[in-house]
Amino acid sequence: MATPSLVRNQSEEVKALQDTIYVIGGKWKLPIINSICNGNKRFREIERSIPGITTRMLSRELKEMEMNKLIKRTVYPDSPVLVEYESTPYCKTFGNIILAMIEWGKEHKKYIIEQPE
Amino acid sequence: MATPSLVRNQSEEVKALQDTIYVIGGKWKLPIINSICNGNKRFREIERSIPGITTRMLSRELKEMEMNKLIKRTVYPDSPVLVEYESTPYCKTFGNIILAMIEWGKEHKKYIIEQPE
DNA sequence: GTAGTTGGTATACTCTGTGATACTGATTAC
DNA sequence: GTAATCAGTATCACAGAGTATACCAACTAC
Repeated sequence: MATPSLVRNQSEEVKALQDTIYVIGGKWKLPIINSICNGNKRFREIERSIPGITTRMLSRELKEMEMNKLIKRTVYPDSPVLVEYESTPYCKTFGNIILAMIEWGKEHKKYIIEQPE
Repeated sequence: MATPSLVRNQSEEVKALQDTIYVIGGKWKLPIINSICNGNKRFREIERSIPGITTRMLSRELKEMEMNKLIKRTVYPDSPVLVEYESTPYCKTFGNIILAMIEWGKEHKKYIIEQPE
């Protein structure tokens, strides 16, 4: 018998952790959030603001992020159809995580560089 | 001219963020940290504690995490060579991030499920 | 002897994420 | 007419992440 009482529900925690990573992971999610929070709303506008991203990737990521309710997509079906993206209040709920990760990333860089060994 | 003053050094922040994601990203890093923090020290021990992982993946991830100073690998060259892994104090510096991410992941699950729309 | 454990490596494979490029239909501008 | 912009989609290709399986050398147990 493994000692189940010591293990807590770690597997559940790891899952939650992996969910979070999945939601903001990959190469483009963060730059996209960044761009939208910077005021860019239109597809091409966002695209132009992120050097190196392709329409394909942007399209896919936006869809996924919409499914995860991180952004809202609004279509104005007027004469020339207009599409706007905005970050949701929900997107801002992990603002603290993002800040913490930024800090950690910066410290990590220092840490790795300063200890060549 | 784009409005540079509004942009802060977002690109730097995004990079730091991506560094962090890189360090703990992928399928196995978190489960491994979890396992080691749970008291597992030996290679096969860790391997057995993480269902589905292969020796190859575990080996690779451990190496990478050692390079990133998240874990320490100690070899005791006695009669049967003994190898032990432990998490470093440094590894614990993102304990808060991990906790925040666990919380966020749990909330996110609820949020997505509760709003079928 | 055989079988098992330890800490891995080697080889071959699949599968996913990402990239490159072209294209569409609607609209506007010239 | 041509060209450009909008919001994407389609198709192909490739590298890297991950999987499967076998194997190694040293040691222990029987």
